Amino acid sequence: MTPQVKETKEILKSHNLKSTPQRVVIYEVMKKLGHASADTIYQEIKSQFHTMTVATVYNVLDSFVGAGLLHRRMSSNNKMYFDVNTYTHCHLYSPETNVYVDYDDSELIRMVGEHLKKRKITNFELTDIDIQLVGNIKQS
Amino acid sequence: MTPQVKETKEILKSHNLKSTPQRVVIYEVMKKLGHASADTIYQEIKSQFHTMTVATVYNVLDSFVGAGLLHRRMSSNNKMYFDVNTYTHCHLYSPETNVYVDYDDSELIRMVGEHLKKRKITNFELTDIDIQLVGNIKQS
DNA sequence: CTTCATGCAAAACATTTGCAAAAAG
DNA sequence: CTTTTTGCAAATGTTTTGCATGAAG
Repeated sequence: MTPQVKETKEILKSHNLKSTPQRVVIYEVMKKLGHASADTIYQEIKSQFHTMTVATVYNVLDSFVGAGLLHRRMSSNNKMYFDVNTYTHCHLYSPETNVYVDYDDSELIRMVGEHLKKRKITNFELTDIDIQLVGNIKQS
Repeated sequence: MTPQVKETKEILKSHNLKSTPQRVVIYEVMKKLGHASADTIYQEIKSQFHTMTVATVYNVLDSFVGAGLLHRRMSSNNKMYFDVNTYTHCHLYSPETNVYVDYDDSELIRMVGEHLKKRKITNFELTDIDIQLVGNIKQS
């Protein structure tokens, strides 16, 4: 067992999730990819793990989201995307390629949060701020 | 022809869209609802317009999005939503009920825009800012 | 007239469900 | 041993496609 796998098993345990080979592999892939759709994960895994089906991928991802291990996002190509980073952060999003890139900007988050606190929106209880910067991501 | 319909026809023409009864009705419904899914529009219309099918609703909505008359959004129940307000604005979104409410806050948009201008994100060409405030929308 | 939009049925696609078998703790 | 997860196949729901007919300009 590699140290990464050991770490993943501990993360699962600390989120009250039973450790199964499927869960371990899927979490490893998510760590590698950062953002991915269920099908991307399935394609990535199925060659080494030929008993797995998409249904299991969805099952596992759902359990992760429920436990707060992943966040779920929706993209304009009509697919769910999952995100390993669960702290509040922004995204660069390219509608052309359906690529998400994390954009960390704690000052922006803080600034928006403070602004909203002052605004006191009526009949609304804020739980999360989701800022998406839409545009063209150029490869470097 | 009511004045609203006349106005809708002019809007269509000014966006280089041929005026058809279907397009007129769908745009009227969108103006009334603000945000809606294709199926909501279909349900709203089919009783008065029994030749129309969902395919046509999608067709019409696509042509509107292409012409910049509507914006397309994705919600966490895995459905497209269409939005009549095409200027940059924020949304309150309730994941429980899948309800969107427009939240106009020009100061917030301006503030975020200026912050991002200063940041100069590398390898990224910004075209739109999408701010979604997730939480609980209470009925007033 | 010529081009573009509509209606229809069927296909495609992502996601979910139900249930029996297997694995985890 | 008990509970939860997996694998499978089939179902569901939304969006898209292809093509013939009809309407718009």
